[in-house]
Parts: sequence; C-alpha cells; structure tokens
Amino acid sequence: MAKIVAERSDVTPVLAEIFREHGFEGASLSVISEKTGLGKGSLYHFFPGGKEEMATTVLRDIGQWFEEHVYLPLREAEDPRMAISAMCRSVADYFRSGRRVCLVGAFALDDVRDRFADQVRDYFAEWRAALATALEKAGNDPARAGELAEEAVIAIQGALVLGRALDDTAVFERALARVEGRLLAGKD
Amino acid sequence: MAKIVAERSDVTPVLAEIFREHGFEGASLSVISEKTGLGKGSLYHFFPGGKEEMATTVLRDIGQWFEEHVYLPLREAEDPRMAISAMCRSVADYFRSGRRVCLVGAFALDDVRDRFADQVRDYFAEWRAALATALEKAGNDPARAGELAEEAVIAIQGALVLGRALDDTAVFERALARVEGRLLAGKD
DNA sequence: TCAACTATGTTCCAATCGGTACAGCCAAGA
DNA sequence: TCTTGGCTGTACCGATTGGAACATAGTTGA
Repeated sequence: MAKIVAERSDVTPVLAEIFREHGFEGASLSVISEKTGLGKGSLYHFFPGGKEEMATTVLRDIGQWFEEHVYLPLREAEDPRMAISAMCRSVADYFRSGRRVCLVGAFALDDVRDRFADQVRDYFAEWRAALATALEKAGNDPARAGELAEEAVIAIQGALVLGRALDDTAVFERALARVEGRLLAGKD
Repeated sequence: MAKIVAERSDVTPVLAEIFREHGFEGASLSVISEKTGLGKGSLYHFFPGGKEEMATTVLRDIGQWFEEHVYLPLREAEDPRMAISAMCRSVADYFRSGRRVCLVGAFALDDVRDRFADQVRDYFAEWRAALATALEKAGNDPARAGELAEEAVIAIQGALVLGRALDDTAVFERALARVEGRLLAGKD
C-alpha cells in the first residue's frame, strides 16, 4: 500500500475528535481504527503506549494550540483589550459556537481525570493565568483580574455543557458575548 | 440468603455515585455489582433493561430530587429572594462544594447524551425556567430574568468543571457566592 | 404446612475489549 | 538492482464486557 500520510501529526486531530465524541472509555480501538483509517498495527506503530499515549498526545496538541493561539497572545499583547476580544473570537471558532465539546473539560468530569491530571490542570491554570495577566494590563487590580479571568473560563465551560444539553448553539454565543462584555467593562 | 435491602430505591443512589465517578461507559457491570453488593442476577432482576435502565432510573431520581428541592420551591416561593438563596445552599450541599460532579452535565458532554437526550435537556431546561420564574417575581423583567437564570446555571456547571480540573473546591464556592450575589442584585 | 412467588448467587455465554506478533508491503538509498 | 527500514494488514491473545439462564433460598399467602 502506498505511503499516504503516515505521520502522527496527521492522526492526532482525528483522535481528538474521536475522544471528544466518545470520551476516553467510549473510544474503542475499533472506532479509532475505523475513523482514522489505520489498522491496529499502524496505530500501535505510532502510539506504542496504546490509548493512553493517544490521549496524552491529543492533550499535548490541544495545549500547544491554546498556548500559541490564546495564552501567548493574551500574555504578550500590546493592546490587552484587543487581545481579549481576539481570544473570544478564537474560542468561538475553536468550539464551533458550542457544537464542539471541550475535551479537557470532559476529561475533567470523568474519572480519567486522575490519569491525565497534570495536563488537565495545566490547561485551565494557564488559561486563567494568561487571561488574568491581560486583564491586569488592561487596568484591573490583580485580585479583580484573577476573579474576572476565573469567571470567564467558568462561563465558557458551563456554556459548553448547557449548550450541548439543550442542543442550542445560541446558548454558547450569548454566553461568550456576555463574557467579552464583562471582561472589557472590568466592573461587576 | 437473608433479605437485606432489596429495593430499587436503595440501589439507585449508589448507582448514581458510580455513574458520577466512572461515567456511563466506564461503569462496568462488575464495578456496579461490587459497589452495590448485588450480584448480576439481582441487578437484572431490578433493572431488566440493563445499564441503560439503570441510567434512566438514576436520571429520573435526580430529576425528582431537583424538582422537589430546587425547582418547585423556586416556582412557588412566596419570597423569591429567599428561595434563590435557598437554591444556592441546596446546590452547594448537593454538589458537596464541587467535590461531587453533576452527572447530568457529564452526560451532556458525552455521546451518551444522545441516548438520554430528553432527560438531560429537561433537567437543565426546567432549572433555567424555574429560576427565571423566581427572578421575575423578584422584580426582573422577563428577558433579564431569563438571562440571569441561564448565566447562573452556566456558572454552576462551569465551576464544577473548573473546580475538578484544578482540584480546588474554593473555585466552586467562589463561583456560587458570585452567582448568589448577582441573582439577588439583579443588575449587570 | 405447603405450594407460589420473589430475591439472590452462580455460572455461562458470545462479543468485544486493549494489546501483541509477525509477515509482508512499499519507497527510498546504496 | 538489492537492501533496508518504516508502515500496514491480519491473525491472534487473554481478559473483560454486557447480558441471560438457572437452581436455590427466603418469604408469603392459602
């Protein structure tokens, strides 16, 4: 058979979507094999550690994407208010207006959280910290910046839950608009 | 062997805790059998429909608890502001300050949402509606009441996610305090 | 007192699980 | 051209899955 893709980096986003859809336990090797188009042999060639290595790879991938597109722009922005707006756009894009689930959030609610505790914690801790940094640069005092940042992350995650529960993308869009407004206003 | 408990209603809360801890796919019959202390024979006597029936029973149980302790008091409160405060206390209790996960929220993020879509949707829809009713009675106009209610439910769910991800119960407590303050203030 | 019924533990089942072994395939370098 | 080594499909492994069957023990009503 011809060498078509054969790079871990090509398979990782597909794996991410599978884990998002089925969760860790629900993602069986057979559905992984089917949706990636890779036989078990290939899967274990790329991920000798099996499902666990697939999941950590996916989590690292997600972490890197957020670091590059969200955390770093927030931390190093010249105009923090513009960076915050940009974050909201990126997040809306990434989560497809709530149609897409946050894999890290889903893992956090599951008992697999324990197996990936470090990566799950870091994802949210860095998000909160980067947003707080931007909020401070926008003129909020440290305590207020931390509170606003935490509230924003909470609202985004909660909106993903509620939006999927009600099967209504408007929930997420409304929530994100509120988040942006409150972050930019800075007051209660 | 002696008849010890032998009621569905005795097993249901245990099942709920198992599903909360492991998710639907992760809750195998063997752990269910172990934690309930019931053999497979007994489990299938009480729940002929297998795991699916166990889950729907648990969801119905949760729905009834919230109807009785949260939704109904909110809808029929004489003093809506006191009812809102009572809701916050009930919720903090129920979720054990964030140490306990919202099973319905966890299901919403999983692909099992599709199998229990109606129960998942109703849980959140009724919560939002009951809270909005109380907020209207407290003097908010309907649009504002709906927005505040949605925001509160989102914040609670998001706080459960973030709290578990960071393994920090203070996250949930802070969030709930903010929710109560904002619901009672009524303004932005 | 004795059948009828309910609850329970044990056992078994086919299917599927995650994972391994391995033989061959292909493209590229020597 | 031949070799090499990364990739792939297939067959298979033991373990576990969700589920069903069944014999028996406890309870109950006649």
